[in-house]
Amino acid sequence: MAAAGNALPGETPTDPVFDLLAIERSSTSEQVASALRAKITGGELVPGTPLPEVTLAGSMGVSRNTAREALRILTREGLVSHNMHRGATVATLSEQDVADIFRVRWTLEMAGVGASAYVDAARLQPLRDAIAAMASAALADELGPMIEADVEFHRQLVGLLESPRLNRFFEELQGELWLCLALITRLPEKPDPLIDEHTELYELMTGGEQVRCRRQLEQHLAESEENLKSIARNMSNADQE
Amino acid sequence: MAAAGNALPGETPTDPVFDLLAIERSSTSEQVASALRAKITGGELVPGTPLPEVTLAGSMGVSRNTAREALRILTREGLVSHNMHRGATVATLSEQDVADIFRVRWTLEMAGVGASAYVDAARLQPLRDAIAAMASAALADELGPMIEADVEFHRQLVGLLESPRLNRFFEELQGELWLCLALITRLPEKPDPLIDEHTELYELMTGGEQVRCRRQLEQHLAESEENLKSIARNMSNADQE
DNA sequence: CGCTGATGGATTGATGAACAATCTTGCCGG
DNA sequence: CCGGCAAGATTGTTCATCAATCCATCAGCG
Repeated sequence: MAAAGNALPGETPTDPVFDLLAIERSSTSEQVASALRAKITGGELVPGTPLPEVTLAGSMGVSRNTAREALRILTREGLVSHNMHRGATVATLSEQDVADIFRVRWTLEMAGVGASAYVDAARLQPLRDAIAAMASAALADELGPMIEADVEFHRQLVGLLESPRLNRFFEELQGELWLCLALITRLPEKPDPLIDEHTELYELMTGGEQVRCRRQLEQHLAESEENLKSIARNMSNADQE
Repeated sequence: MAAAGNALPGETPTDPVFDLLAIERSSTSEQVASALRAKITGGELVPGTPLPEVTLAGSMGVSRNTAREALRILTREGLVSHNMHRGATVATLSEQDVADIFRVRWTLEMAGVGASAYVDAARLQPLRDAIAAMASAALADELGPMIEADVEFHRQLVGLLESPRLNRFFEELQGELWLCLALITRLPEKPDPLIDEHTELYELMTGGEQVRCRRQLEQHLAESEENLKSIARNMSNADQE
């Protein structure tokens, strides 16, 4: 709890250098959870896939209890849905879920735009970097990096609020959205408009054009929401069949 | 996953009435977690108290594994801090934690004020009810209900955004704040200003005075933040000693 | 005196096996 | 077509056990 770096009299001096050594070791269940998370957000495990404990434990080479814990972790993150005595499955996003997530994103990212007026200009650089990454990914026709750069832009936008809890919250939201994003198989025919939209967002932000920036963001989010909603529709269709 | 109420051909018709029967049964570990949560937010277990697994398991009459799971649940909620191989303790809020939580609250509640302009007027009634509860609690000189009513007001304010995920998020934040709130031992000498502040917030909101309402909320949150920060200071002092 | 390194006790991390409770499925009779 | 019933499978929970790690203590040594 005590922040490192402040050498109170009587304490052993803790240099900021040593903070790098403050490794966050991960338990086995967390490692299993990470592996599973990667397979889910990577699209290897599609929404609706059942995740029996024994199977999972066997394939990952851990005990059933450890596998259980991993499932609980992902359940709390929203990537896995868990039903009492019925087991766990890769979560399915309903259209309402997508709508809710985007309502939250709207709230957080609008606040991020508001914060952009008060932060140091250098703080906006990561946003520019994300756009650059997006552009180069589009040129190389790489789907994964393209989406990742898009996500990174919005992550950095929320990051302007400088709140660890908001960052974690947004990260979990984004994790849920990967359930849809993982189902995208190819780039849109014309990725340029997407890049332009982000570029305009960035320029309106640096230009202090709060109102127009908000309007632009609102529209951008609405488009994105419709996109993912159509994916969510397919998801639930395939799920009930 | 499928929303109740839509009777697709071939499905058993599910009337909204039956949704009440869709009970969310709770596992043993969740019950243990609830019991522990109550003791923590109730102040029975002060921040910093160690929570050994065997002791917990014994006192609750469950196995160690179940107790472990309960601790993990509370850890994810932020009420318990967990260190690898070092065990779990009732979480301690640093001043930075309080600052972060209030930054999030600022973001969410400001958005709530914004939403108040678009929701149905009846949607604001719960806010009024919370103020009334606050007033009657102050009259009866009851500490617990007073704080609870205060919390309820802000919960309802965020509730205006109509987002399940934001509601849950706010609930967890509030859970963390209870770590401080539970340490309050008596009402302030003059609870009237607190009630007046909320009343003014409410009236500015119903009056459509967005700007003044925001200013009022900002000030109100700032006061509250300072209050809790001073408690957090005591917490960390008692913790390091 | 202050620091390094080793020892032992205590607690957690993880495993494997077991049993009860519950869900699902398929079958039967009405 | 519907409801009841038994079998099989999966989960919920407990127990016992071992390895890994942390903590406090203490001896050794410059």
